[in-house]
Amino acid sequence: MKIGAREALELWRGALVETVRRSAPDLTARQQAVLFCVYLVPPPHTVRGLARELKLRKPAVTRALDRLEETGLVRRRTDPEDKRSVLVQRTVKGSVYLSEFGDLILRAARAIP
Amino acid sequence: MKIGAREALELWRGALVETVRRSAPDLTARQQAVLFCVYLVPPPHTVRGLARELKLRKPAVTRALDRLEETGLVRRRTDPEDKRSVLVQRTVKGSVYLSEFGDLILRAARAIP
DNA sequence: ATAGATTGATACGTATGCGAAACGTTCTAT
DNA sequence: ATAGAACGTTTCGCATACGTATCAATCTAT
Repeated sequence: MKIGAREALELWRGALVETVRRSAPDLTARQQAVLFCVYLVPPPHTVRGLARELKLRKPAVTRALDRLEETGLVRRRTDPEDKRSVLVQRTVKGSVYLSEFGDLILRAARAIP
Repeated sequence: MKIGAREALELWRGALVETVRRSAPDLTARQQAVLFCVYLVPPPHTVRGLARELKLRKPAVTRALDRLEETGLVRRRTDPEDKRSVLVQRTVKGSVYLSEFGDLILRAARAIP
């Protein structure tokens, strides 16, 4: 990817402004980060795994998942192999959300000369 | 800028994860959007102007500015021409913040194959 | 069988953000 | 001089997120 610092910031701004304008489901940076990891990093995803990846405490991840599950963007399933563990899985709604977010970034990118 | 949907999302994830890891001053999407507008859109910036640009109410902008000013990322000055208006200005700290954020995005971009 | 470790969730007190309505100050028009 | 508009802020009640400490359930090792 060839891209300069100024372009990078413009890209970020464009996408950011658009999400704010739409007053999209207002996700925290944390919540968004968890969401993106679940969808863009190969599974399986557990609470402790996400916590390690994002350098967060487990309660923080649990709460982020509470919010994301409540919105239908991810799903929790107890791991049948180890009933202590929880597997965080993708949903159709979450896939749509991410896909639309991708388009949004692309539009922001195209708006850059 | 040539960039695909998958790359766009990977880019976003990379930068997002990095900010969460650093537990950077935890700014709302709104606060970030205001910050980016102040620095990447030509001045002058007023509360009403930012509100219009982001489709927000004025109190929402005021609160975002409260937080940003408190963190030293922007500065407020009464417009001498019209003492009702407030001019939102850049600061050194804010410039540094944005510059570092730009680098962060660039690193995320380079991490994409 | 049982003591310990591990996993994720919860409880608690605190901090921060939100939308709607009302506010004081300053400018404008008559 | 005065009524009204425009600007940004503040107040109110409410919702949500935070970090720390603690919890119940489950697995592991002896």
